[in-house]
Amino acid sequence: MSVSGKTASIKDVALAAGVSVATVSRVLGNGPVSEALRKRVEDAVRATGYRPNLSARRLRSQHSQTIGLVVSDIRNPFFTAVSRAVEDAAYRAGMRVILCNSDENPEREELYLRLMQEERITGLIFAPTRSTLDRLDGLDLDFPVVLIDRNAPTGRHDAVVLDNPRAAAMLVEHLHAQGYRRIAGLFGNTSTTGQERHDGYRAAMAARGLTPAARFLAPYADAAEEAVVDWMAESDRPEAFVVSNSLFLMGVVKAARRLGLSIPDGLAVAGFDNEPWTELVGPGLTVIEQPVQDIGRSAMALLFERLEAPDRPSRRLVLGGTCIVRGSTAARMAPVMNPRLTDAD
Amino acid sequence: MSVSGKTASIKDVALAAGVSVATVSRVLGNGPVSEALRKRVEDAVRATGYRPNLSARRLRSQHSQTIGLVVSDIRNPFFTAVSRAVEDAAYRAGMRVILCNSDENPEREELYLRLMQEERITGLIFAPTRSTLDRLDGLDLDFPVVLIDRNAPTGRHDAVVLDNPRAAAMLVEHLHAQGYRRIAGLFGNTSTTGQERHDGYRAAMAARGLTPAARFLAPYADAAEEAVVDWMAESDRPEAFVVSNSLFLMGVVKAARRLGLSIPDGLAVAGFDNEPWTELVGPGLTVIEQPVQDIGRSAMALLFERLEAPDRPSRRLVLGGTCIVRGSTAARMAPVMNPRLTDAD
DNA sequence: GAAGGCACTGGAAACGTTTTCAGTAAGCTC
DNA sequence: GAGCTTACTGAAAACGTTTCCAGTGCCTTC
Repeated sequence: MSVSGKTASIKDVALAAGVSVATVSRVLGNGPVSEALRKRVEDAVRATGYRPNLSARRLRSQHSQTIGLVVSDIRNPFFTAVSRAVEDAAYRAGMRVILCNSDENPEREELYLRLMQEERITGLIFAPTRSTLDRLDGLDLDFPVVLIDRNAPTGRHDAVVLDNPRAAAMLVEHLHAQGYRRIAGLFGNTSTTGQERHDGYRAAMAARGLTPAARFLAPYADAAEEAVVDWMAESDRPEAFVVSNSLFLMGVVKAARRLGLSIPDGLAVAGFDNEPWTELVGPGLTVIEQPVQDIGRSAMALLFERLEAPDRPSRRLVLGGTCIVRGSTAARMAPVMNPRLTDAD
Repeated sequence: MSVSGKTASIKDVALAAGVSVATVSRVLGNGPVSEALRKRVEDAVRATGYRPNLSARRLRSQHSQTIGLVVSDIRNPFFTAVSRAVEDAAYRAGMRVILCNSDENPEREELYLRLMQEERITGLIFAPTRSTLDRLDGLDLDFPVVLIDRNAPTGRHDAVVLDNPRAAAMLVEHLHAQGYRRIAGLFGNTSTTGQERHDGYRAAMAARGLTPAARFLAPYADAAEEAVVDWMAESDRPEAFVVSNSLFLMGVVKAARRLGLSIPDGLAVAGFDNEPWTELVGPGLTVIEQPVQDIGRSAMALLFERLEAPDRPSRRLVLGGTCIVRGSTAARMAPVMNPRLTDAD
C-alpha cells in the first residue's frame, strides 16, 4: 500500500484526490460531500494507504474516546472477567480501554489516576483500595468515576457492586441449614468488599444465635492456608469456613489437604466467585456466583448515562449473587457421630 | 486544585509563571532552564493543577509511547499472566499498553491491527491465529511485531515461544515411564501451538513404538469433555490423555467425573499450564509449566531491542517448560490387574 | 574595548486533525 | 431576472504540545 516510508496524512490524501483537506475530513466523518468527490477521496484513501492519526483526532476534537479501568490485579479472575466485559462494551461503542493494575497499592492508584488525567479519559471504572476510596471525594478529577466491586456508603460516585452482606449471609444460612454451627470467616483486609462480607456474615451468625469468629487477612492464598492451619489447632476449632474470595478458597483447600482433613467432613467451606475450577476441586466448592458479565456491562452503562447527564444524583447498582451449592457444604454428619463437637469448652 | 472548570494547559501555566510556553515545556522535559524560572514554573504547575495532554504530546513528538497487545482472550490464564508481565514492563518503561481480544477471529484481528496503526503504536505483541499468521508477512505494518505463543517457521518477525514439541514430548515420556501405553492426544485447532504440541506428541509416541491417536478440537472445555466421553466408549479406549491447554484439562476432568472414572486409575491425564487450581483437582494434575512471566518480559525486551536495531535479522526465543508431576499420572497399575487391557481388539 | 562564547529565553512553526466561516454555483420562487 | 435557498467546497483557525531559530545578556579572552 504505502509506497513511501512515511505514513500518509490527510494532506497527502487531499493532494492525491485533488481536493482540500476539509473535504477529505468530511468524507471520513460522513459529512456532506458530493458523490463524485466522495468517490475520488475514497480511492485516494485506498491508494495512499491512509490511516487516521488518533492522537491528532483526539487533540482536535477534545474527545479521547478512551475509558480507564483500574483494578487491583487483572490476574484475579473476577477482574479478568469484568475487564473483558468492559472492553467488549467499550470497543462496541468505538472507545478504547486503558487498563492499570494497582496491586492494592494506594501510591500506584494515585500514579494511575494522574495518568488517566493526562490521557484525558472520558470516564473511569475503578476498584479502589479503602484508603483511596476515602480520599476519592476530595480529589476533583475531571471525568466521571464508576466504582466497581468496592464502594463507600457516602457514595458521591456511581457504583455497581454485589450485594455483599446478603451474599455472605446466604452462605451462612446455607451452612446453618446443613447443620453446621461453628462457622468461621476469613475476609480480605484491603477492600471494602471484605468488610461488607464480614458484616453480612456477622449479622447472619448473630441472627441464628451463633458466635461469629472472623479473621482479616492479606489477599493471598498462602495467608488463608496458614490461618486455617493455625486455627484448626486452636481450641475453638471451626467446623466450616466462609471465605471472601477465591484465593482464600484455594488456601482453605490446601490447608485441609495439609491437615489430612476431608471436605466437607473434616472441614466444610464456602466462598466467593464461581470460577470454572471450583466445580472440579474435591466434592465441588460451594460458592456465590457474581454476575461478572453484568457488572462490567452495567458499569459501562452507568458511565454512559453519567456522561449524558452529568448532574443527575449518583446511583448505586446493587446486584444479587447466586449461591451455587456443591459438595463442600454437604449436610453435616449427625453431632453424636462426631466426638469433636463436645471436646472444646 | 483547578479552580476554573476547564483543565489548565501549558499556556495557562506560562501565564501564571510569567514565562513563555517554551520555558514551561523545557521545565517539564528537563531542558536547560535557570533555577529561578524552574522554581516559578513548578509553583505555577502546582497552582494551576496542570496535567500535560498526552494526545498533544504524542502528536507533536511523534512518539505514541504505546505498545499494542493482541491476544485471543484475556480470560485464558496464560494470556492473563503474560499480559500482566507485559504491562508491568511497559509502565516501567513509561509506556502504555492497549489490549485487544481477538477471540481467535481473523476478522477481529484485522480490525485491531488497523486500530493499532491508527494509534501509531511503537510496537505490537501479538498471538495471532494461524490464518493471520500466514498473511502477516505481506501486511506491511509500520511497527515491529513480536509474536508470542504462536509462530511461523518462516519467521520474518521476532517471536518468543515455548518449546512446544519438547514439552509435549516430555509429557509422553513421563506417561510412558509411568507405564502408560495407549496415550491419546487432544490439541487446539486454531493455533500453531496446538500443531506444534501435536508434532512433539506424535514424534515421542513414534520413538517409543506407540501409535499416536490425536484429535483436534475447538478451544473449549466442553469440546474436550465431549471428545473424551465419546472416545472412552470406542474400542481403542485410551489409558491416558495428553492435552494441549488448561481448558482441555478441565474438560478431561469433567469427563472422567461424568464417566465415573477415577484419576489416574481409570484415566490418567497430563496437560499444559500450571494454574493454581491444577494442584487442587483430584490427585493434582501433571502439567507443563510455562515461564509466563519470562515470556511477557522477553517479548518486551525483544521489542525494545528491535526498536533500537530495526534491521537486525529476526530472532526466535524458545523457552523451555517445566514438567510438574502430580498424581494424575501416578504409575499405572500392573496390566494383569486391569482386565480392560485385553477387552478391546 | 571589541569579539566571541555560553547559558538561557521567547516567538513561532510545526504535528494531523476537525470545524468555522465565507464563498460559489445551481435551482426555485415570484 | 432579482432574490432566496440549498448543497457543497476550501481557506484558515484552532487543539496543546515540542522544537527550531533567533535573540539577549553576561562573561571571557585577547
